[in-house]
This record gives sequence, C-alpha cells and structure tokens, in this order.
Amino acid sequence: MSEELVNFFKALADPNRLKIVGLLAQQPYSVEQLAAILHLRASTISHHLSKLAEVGLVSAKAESYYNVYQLEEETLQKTRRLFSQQDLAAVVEGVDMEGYDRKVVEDYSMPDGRLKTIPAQRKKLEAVLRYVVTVFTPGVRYSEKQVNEMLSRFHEDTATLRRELVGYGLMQREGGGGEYWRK
Amino acid sequence: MSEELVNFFKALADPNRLKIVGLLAQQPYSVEQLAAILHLRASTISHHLSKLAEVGLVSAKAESYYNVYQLEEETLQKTRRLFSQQDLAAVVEGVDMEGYDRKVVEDYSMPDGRLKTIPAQRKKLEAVLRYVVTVFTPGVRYSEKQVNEMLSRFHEDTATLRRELVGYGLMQREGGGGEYWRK
DNA sequence: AATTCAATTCGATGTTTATCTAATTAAATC
DNA sequence: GATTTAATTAGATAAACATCGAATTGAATT
Repeated sequence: MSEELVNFFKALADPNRLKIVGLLAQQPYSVEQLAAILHLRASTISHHLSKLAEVGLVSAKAESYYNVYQLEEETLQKTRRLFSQQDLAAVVEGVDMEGYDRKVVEDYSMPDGRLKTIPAQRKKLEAVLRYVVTVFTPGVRYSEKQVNEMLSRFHEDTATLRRELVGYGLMQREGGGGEYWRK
Repeated sequence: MSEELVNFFKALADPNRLKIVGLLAQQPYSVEQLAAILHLRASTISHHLSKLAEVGLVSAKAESYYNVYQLEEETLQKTRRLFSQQDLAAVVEGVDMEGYDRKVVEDYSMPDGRLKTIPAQRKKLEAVLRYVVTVFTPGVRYSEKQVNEMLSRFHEDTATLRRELVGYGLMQREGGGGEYWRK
C-alpha cells in the first residue's frame, strides 16, 4: 500500500526526528539522553519516538530505570529497497486516470451530449476520441456509412472524427473494403 | 547538510505529492492533467509541484500552451544513495553534544559530586573528561601534584584521570618539567 | 494588437502537528 | 510499602501546511 510509504516519509520529515535517527544510528539512547542532547522536553522526544516506532524505525528496550531506544536497521534497509522504481508505480494504484478524459469531454460537450467543437489541441483531442470510440463495440465491423451515422451523434464533421479515430489508432480500417472496427 | 535531506522527506511526506511522483514516473504530465487525475485544483497542483521542484525531484518544460513536468530520475537515485549509513551520521553534525556530557556526568556522579566510577565506554569517558577538565583554568600551569590534588575531588584514581586527560588532548604536559596546562 | 488559456501567485481558511506544562503511569530502589 | 525517577499521556498553544477561489502573469494563437 502507498500509505505505508507516506507515513515513512512523514516520520523522517522533521529535523529533530532525523537527528534522533542519526543519533541512534551511532548508539542506543534513552529518552532523557536524547532530550538533553536535542534540548527538548522528554515528552516531546517521547512523541517523536512513538512516531518513529509506528513505522518500525526504532524500538524500545527497558533497561533498569531507562527506556533505551535503538534503531531498527532492518526497517531502514527494507524501506530503502521499497523506495525503488517499480514500487513508485504502486503509489498510483487506485488513482482515477480517466478523470482527465472525463473533464475534457465535459468541457467540450453541450447539454445534449454533442460536441461544441472538435478540440484542436492534441491532448484534448485524444481524450475526446477515447470517449467517442466507446460507442463502437469491439470486434464488430462497421461500414463507413454506419460509422458516419454513429459519429454524427457527436458532431456534424464526421469525416474528421473518423479520420482522427483511425489516425490515433483507436479504430482500424481494412485496406480495400471500407470496413472499420474498434481496436 | 542535513536540511537538504529533511526537505527531501518533507517533499514526499504528502499523499498527493507521492502520487504525483508516481504518475510522473510513468510519463510527463501537465499541471491541468494532474489536477484532473487527482481531483485537485490547478493551483494546488502548482503548489505541490513547486515543492517537488525545490528539491529537484521534478522539472518543467514549456510545451506550447502547457507546462509539462517530468520526474528527475537522477535526483531520486542520488537521494537514495544519500540516505545511507554514513550520511545519516552527517545529520547529527552541529548537534549540541554538551547536553549529553552534562547528562552523562550526572549519571556517573554521586550526590557529593564525586564519580561513582570512571566510565569504561569511550564516549562516556570523553564526556566525563570534558567536564572534569573545566576545573582547570586555561593558560595556568599546574604541577603534577596540584593536578592530582584537584582531580582527587572527583575520584581516587587520579593517575588514570590525569593520563586520560592528556590522552584525549584536553590537557598537555611539557616534556621535561612535569607541568600541565589546559588546552 | 487583442484574445485566449494554462500556470502561477496571493490571500484566506481549516487542519495537522511540534512543542510545552502538568498529570499520570510504571518501575526500581530504599 | 513508600518513595524516587523515567516515560508516557493529556490538554493547550502556536506554527506549518494543504487546499481553495480569485487575481495576475505570461505565452501562443488569431
């Protein structure tokens, strides 16, 4: 999940917490010692340590009076690994990629669902075409006449729409017969 | 410097910024596109992108109307490297270790101010020595007898204390005369 | 030159969070 | 068992920050 990664970064996104990690990388310290070194109250250190412990970066070990904290090297290593290319892709999971298309189509559509204009800008044209093409059923073959008729629902300039659909590879035309199908 | 690392973590310590990085890891996007995909206003995306750009994680490239942002893979790699053992030590630079000294001395001192024992651990010994040496006035020359007398206030084993003070370079002894002074 | 459109900046708002003091808990020494 | 001492929790405050809408900038098309 992506939340784990965010929390990890949040844990390290504070100067004092980073210093604590740096100190613990050298040797274990008690809450009191860290407070003395960093000029903070014990309660504040406690708060920071609990955040670090939440993501498994540190752990406590009771030692006579003191609560001695130590760095969990393993978590550090593991997260360094986690922080690599393919895992970054996982961060995007669950993101609404069609949001952009929908927005563009909305912008270009009139209340009756017809297009005000055919977008001139490449990116927007693509989005609209990805939307328009959904009226065709994959696998079914359509004659040019049928295609035009179906496209006329969106815009009178069916020729342009048809051409662009093929141009952007969303529909295909068989060389001779003038038949089209959705890819 | 450590601030750089903190800022880097801060830049990634937000769910939407992480998603932006994840998206840009796949392909460049314009501000508008990101806004549509993440369901945020363009101004918010702009804000996030500027934070990411501050740490060099993304860069913009003007492309006709749009400002297309792309991920700076190099920075990602570099920071992954930066976030390794020895660099964690650098985070601790500039930290007030005196606070720690004071705490250690307290731990090793009895109510009357004498040392319970002379610390065996190097770090703690250093801390105690830095404290002990403060009873000597810089510039003043002391005979070995005087030194021993003053050190006896802390611990009966004055010879060890004296030797360690010199060993750690906190006091200096003149070759022949047996005179000592604080550095 | 005028207009359009994306991007940025500005100002405001509500939330998060780092820090403190005070109170409480927990554990070890007397 | 009472007392000391470290750690945590709770409550309060102030600073940092994410987000939005509005205003401004700046570039590209007409």
